Amino acid sequence: MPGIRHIAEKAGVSKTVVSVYMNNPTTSRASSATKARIDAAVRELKFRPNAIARSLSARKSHVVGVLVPLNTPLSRSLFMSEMLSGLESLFFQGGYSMLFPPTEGRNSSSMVRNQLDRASGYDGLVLFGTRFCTIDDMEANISELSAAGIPFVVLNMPTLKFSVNQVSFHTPPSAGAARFLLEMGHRRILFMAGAPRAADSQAEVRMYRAALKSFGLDWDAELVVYGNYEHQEARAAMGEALRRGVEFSAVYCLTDAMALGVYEALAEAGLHIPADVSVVGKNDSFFARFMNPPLTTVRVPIFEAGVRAAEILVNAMEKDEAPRKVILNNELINRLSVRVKK
Amino acid sequence: MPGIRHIAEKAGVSKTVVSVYMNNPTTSRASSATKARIDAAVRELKFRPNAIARSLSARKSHVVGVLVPLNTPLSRSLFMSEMLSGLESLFFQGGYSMLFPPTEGRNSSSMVRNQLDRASGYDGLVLFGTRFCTIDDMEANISELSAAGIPFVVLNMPTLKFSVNQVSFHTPPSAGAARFLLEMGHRRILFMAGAPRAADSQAEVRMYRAALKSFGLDWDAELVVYGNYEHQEARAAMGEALRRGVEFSAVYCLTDAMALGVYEALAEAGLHIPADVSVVGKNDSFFARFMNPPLTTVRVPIFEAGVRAAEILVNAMEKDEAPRKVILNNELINRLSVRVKK
DNA sequence: CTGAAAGCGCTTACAG
DNA sequence: CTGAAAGCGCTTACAG
Repeated sequence: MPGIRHIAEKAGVSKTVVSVYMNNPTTSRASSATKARIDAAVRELKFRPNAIARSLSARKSHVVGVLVPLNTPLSRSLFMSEMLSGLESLFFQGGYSMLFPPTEGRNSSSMVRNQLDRASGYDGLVLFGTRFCTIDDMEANISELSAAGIPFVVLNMPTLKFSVNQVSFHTPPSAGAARFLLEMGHRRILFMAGAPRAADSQAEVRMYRAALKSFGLDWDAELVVYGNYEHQEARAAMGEALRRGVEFSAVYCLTDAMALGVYEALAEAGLHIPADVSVVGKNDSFFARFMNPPLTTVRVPIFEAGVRAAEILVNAMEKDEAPRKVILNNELINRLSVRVKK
Repeated sequence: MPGIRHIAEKAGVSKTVVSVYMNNPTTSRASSATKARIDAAVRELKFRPNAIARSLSARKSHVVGVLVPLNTPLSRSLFMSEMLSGLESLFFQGGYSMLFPPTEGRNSSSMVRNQLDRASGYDGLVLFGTRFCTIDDMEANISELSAAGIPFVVLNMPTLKFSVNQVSFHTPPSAGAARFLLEMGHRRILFMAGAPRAADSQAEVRMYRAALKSFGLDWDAELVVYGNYEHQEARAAMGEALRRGVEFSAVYCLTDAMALGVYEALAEAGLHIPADVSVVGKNDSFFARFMNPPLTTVRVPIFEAGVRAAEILVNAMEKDEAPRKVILNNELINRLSVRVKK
């Protein structure tokens, strides 16, 4: 591996000139004759400046670390993929690489700490909340990052009081979905949540209860069920609720994948959608429209959230702006899986 | 941002000891009293060693660069996501971070060159072939990487002669799918390929022709159609073929997403699957089983390919082993979208 | 058990 | 237009 020193020697110039020229081919700090000699040496030795050395020396890496405390492959989740795509599109456009440190650690906080160790020194960070984080975890992670003194933005967490860069969603979707179903006349709405301890599920359950209350309805613990965000587990949870004899005329699912499982469990029980049971999903995953019947779902602007977060971080890194919060709106996509309850 | 120097000063020891201790807490090269003083200083100053400086100094970054010449968000493609998940699971386990350099450049080769610039100095590279690469592009990219002198592995390209680390798939899937349909009695098989200039599509078309030939059938250019790998475009391409009056009793699609579009176009034309037309997809994407009817598809072990590629690269980086090639097998998942042609 | 010194491969004032 | 020198924040022989 040739270094800048070899180029300098071969071209008979100083490292300074080589460096300046390579970083700015149109510089006037090198004569065209010098440039030609450098070019020749570079070509001959197949020189490529070491990005790590550059980063250290220039105190600018053009790399952002993405910290996701999740011990399951990132891209396996449609939600994650979509958000990462948003980040990617803006970071790449701005010339930033994305660095994903390994996910070591028994819990979300030790995982984030390890990831931070691996990303320290880079230009900025994106910190994700995930289903493996409790609210306490999230707060601990944020204070860890704050102490590190690197610009960062927080994504996929409930809207927080802290004065940090953050992108979040306006109303937890369950409020909108529950209200919609209530307005359609449903009174017994089964809520297929994710995991009991996950921050998002807890927040959603809270919103769901509030929606019921605003309609003067009682809260029935039996109506909350957990499908762990996934298709198969939601199917099982739904099947079990059915066997227990829980009564309901509508189901709201915290992910479209779980709605898929609900569809199956309902079909097995001989129930029709929406004739017997109405179903609402969340995320408007691309397959939602292909379900049978097409799924009514709450679209959260996931990709846009990624884009906005990246924008905020780039501004923080390049113009060190003050912390900003962006809150995006949800939208109910009404397809064919809900009907008025008579 | 405190540095190791500040810790050394505060603890009243040399940088050497601090470094040695931080890299190996159980070292005997520091007394327990010294360790305690270092701990205190680290805690007080919230010190975290700079990962970039570490990488440069130790000549080991524990970072692999992933070069994907594709100007569309990576995670938007189910195929990519799955392969990246495979890489991720093994790299993370081995303690490696993954670095994704931005995708700048007008064509696949300038893109890879730019990405290489951004990843030079790191421990290893994964080079992807994509639908934006011709065979020539791929070869150019490989020789560029070879010259860089960094261990690398090649993924998602046809099996190559070059002596480089590579993971690929045994028979291009079309051969298996076409043969299967032929054995089921179909004689006019529409082939929904990706893009005319893409390496994978070209290889697949070649295999498809070979399969026809081995059944003594003539090749009819009319039977190859391009849906650009995506749902909507495949739907349009299928619709057009139908309007042109092309005759066929079966369709093989190079992605399941395109099969989705084919289902729709066929339904619009009043054609039933598999009664009127049989359909085979590729990849066994998770939604394939939820399609109506469930899609018969060729499963290529995408995740496993990622895992194997990562294994090979880790070995190349850590034990610099000789180049290895791994070729994985495909499998036809027979569901309900194909039936015997009478 | 401890430290001074050289070095990783670049960039960046600074002086000419 | 050009170069010598210091420095980025660490690690690693080496000597004691």
